[in-house]
Amino acid sequence: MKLEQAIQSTKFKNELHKATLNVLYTAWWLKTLMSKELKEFGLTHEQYNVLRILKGKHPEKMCVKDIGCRMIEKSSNVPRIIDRLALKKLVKRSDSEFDKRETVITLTQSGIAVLEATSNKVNSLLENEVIMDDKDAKSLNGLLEKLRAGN
Amino acid sequence: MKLEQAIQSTKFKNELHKATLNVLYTAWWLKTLMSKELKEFGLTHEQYNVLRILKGKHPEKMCVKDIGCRMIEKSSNVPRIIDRLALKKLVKRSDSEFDKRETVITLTQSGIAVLEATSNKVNSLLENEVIMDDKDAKSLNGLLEKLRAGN
DNA sequence: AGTAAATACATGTATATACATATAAAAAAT
DNA sequence: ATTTTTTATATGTATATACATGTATTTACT
Repeated sequence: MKLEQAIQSTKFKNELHKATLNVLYTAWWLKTLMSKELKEFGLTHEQYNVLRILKGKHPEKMCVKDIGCRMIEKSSNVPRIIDRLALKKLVKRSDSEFDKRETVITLTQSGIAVLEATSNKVNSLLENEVIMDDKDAKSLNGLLEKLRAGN
Repeated sequence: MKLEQAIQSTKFKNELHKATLNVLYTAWWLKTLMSKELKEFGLTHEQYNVLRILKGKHPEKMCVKDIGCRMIEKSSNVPRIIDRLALKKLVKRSDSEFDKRETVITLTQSGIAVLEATSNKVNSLLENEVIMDDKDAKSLNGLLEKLRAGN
């Protein structure tokens, strides 16, 4: 769906203004799409993100801060996301030996299994619903990074 | 900042996978940027969105549903966002004459003033921080719409 | 060594999101 | 005309976001 239809507006200050709205809308669209699969596994978007980050280092343990700085949405409250994952026995908390301020986290066997099943589903959903050739995807990546270049 | 640095990951399944993460990250980046200005006016991102939508029709009144379907994030809970705007006297609720199920909403004079001041600040922030020429912005819009084409 | 500053994490509060359900009014079906 | 269905909005609950504050531990300073 074109942005104009999606937000029922045709008045944009300029192409860049439209592009910022388009990025925000597309992100919401992607999240909504993924959430449908995640819901079946009882996971939220951010819980899934944390599990994937942990998997990247598994079987190494990761501290809360390291998880946080790898998250897509940095302001997420990692300790509480971990609370819920721990409650579901998908991750395990323990104290760091090196730095007693740190809490270190690792995936459980159950966590690995749930993540595997979930990411299979999510990935195939994305493959079916989000079609774009490599060349376009590359341009898109380049333009998004140009957009953020000020930072 | 490049995506790889932002989320400290270099392993992407393919360019499209990277692009979905890039869209999500860029949206978060944009929201964070704008929130700094909005905060000074005591507005959240979604409250600002509702005010802008109301301004587009002002002085016409709009019902909750019409506001909802113009929002960037559709799942936002419009009645409660309006609650908070009404509390701050930025919008006014009244009953619809045509359909008694509807609540209709309109900007107050104060709402117009706050929106004006806020959007001036937000727009100039975006102009300073988000630099992109018209041609690139146009390509970006095209690619984002291609990404969502399945829908 | 002792104090100050910084860091890692946890907690508290307000708002937002996601989703289920409730309520009233309007539209459709019979 | 009465019942059923749909629509518009509101409310309730769990989780997440945004931000401030608290606490323990480590690092830096003197």
